Amino acid sequence: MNTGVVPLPKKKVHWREGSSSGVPLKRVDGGIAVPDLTRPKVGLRERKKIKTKASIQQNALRLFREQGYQATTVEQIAEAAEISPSTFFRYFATKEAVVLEDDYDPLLIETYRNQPPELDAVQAFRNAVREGFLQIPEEEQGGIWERVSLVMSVPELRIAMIHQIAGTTEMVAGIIAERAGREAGELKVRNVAAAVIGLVISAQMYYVEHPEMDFLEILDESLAHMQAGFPL
Amino acid sequence: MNTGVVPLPKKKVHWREGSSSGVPLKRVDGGIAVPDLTRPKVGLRERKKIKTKASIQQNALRLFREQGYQATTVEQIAEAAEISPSTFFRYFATKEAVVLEDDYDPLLIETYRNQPPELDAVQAFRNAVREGFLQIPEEEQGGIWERVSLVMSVPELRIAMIHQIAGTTEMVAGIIAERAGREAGELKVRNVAAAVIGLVISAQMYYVEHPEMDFLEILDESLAHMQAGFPL
DNA sequence: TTTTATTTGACAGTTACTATCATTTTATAT
DNA sequence: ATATAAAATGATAGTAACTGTCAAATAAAA
Repeated sequence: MNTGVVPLPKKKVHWREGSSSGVPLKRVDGGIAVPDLTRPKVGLRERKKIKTKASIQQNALRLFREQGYQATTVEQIAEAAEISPSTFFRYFATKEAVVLEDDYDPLLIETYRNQPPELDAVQAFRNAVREGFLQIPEEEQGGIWERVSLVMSVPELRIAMIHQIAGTTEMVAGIIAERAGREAGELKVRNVAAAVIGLVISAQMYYVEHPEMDFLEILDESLAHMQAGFPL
Repeated sequence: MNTGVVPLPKKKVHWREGSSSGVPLKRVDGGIAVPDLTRPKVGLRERKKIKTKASIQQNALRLFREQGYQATTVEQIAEAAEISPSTFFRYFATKEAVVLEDDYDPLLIETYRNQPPELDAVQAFRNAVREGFLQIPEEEQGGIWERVSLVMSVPELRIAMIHQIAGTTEMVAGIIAERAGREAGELKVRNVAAAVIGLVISAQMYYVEHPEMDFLEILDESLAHMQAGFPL
């Protein structure tokens, strides 16, 4: 789970206006890009972009696995994916983003919103995580764990990953606030979100050390622990 | 609060054997450096190093304030501090470390350990933070808040800062485990530590948005909220 | 003073990124 | 099918954060 937010680059980014999800956008007078639902066809262009992106990611992950993260240069990735280094940075703002970028937040938001309103924030989160995860196709699930392990074991990536958490925490605070009828900026709302996110990270680290266990169970147990008031 | 651990550099570090605290070390047969208590005098060398380090940090923070973090290059810092860029990297492994490095963990550990054993983990933490902070000289306190604000408002630094939290979480897990007579590796122990650290970060962010408030109060309120079971 | 260890600066890499522009490739309109 | 517009790409040249090495300067020890 993360924000889908691209990690901030060393200097600065001005992300080109465009669609990252493959849905074609259309410019309207105000200059704001909105989804163009009148022409939902996925052209050759989009398909190629998706394939290119996937190719970059796959080759990068393979190289990371084979030679390590640091030892792998962007140039090597570009070469393996048969693109130019420039193109690499057009698809991923940073080298880290290759590992970190995913897009499960909308899914989580949806499953969270679908929880019955009588549940408390943490219980709703427990359910939402489980349901959301089950909706992810199995072959994708494997990739997630590989990435989680990679992220948690490479300090550099852990740094960047945890950054995304700033964004994810905001998102979680948002949905929690929505449910409780509070403001996302309130300290208490943020506290719950921060604790939940803390547990997610904690569970990930624990999972890396105990790969034979089931991540979902670890996380669920942690959240239950929180609900019980963190008894020791 | 952080680990005092230097953020991991882009490539790799082999930290030179030596003392970062200014206490002279002595080589013994095994090659292991141990504190040399027989000659506790602080030589000219150590004093000069401390002064150089302080000068780098002060000049860097000033430049960051004046022109922003990104816009300030290591070369500029080196020039302002009248050293060579090489020397900069001898004192700070990364540019980020100039902002992030501090050494309050031992203090926190001590005040935590001094808490009466009948207190639960969170209550002990609340007390320890307050007591520890009061022991920091006032002029130093100001610098801490300046750095906290800087860190939380520069995304890049926030990333790196949060990294340190990995280390800090381990430390907190350690002292919590010690108090509860558990193992630091246990999931439940880690959960408590993760939640507490989450609240610390949350409080820092909240503080940056509400600088007129008292950080200690924010954090204390958050921890109390946790003790109460995070009611919304 | 002589010797030894440590600190330092100069210099030459490497690599992650940025910015720009010409070229190619795809989409659209006729 | 063809002309034209728009988007994707690659080549190139830069910047800045580091790393590694070596020789000169400086402080400590004998």
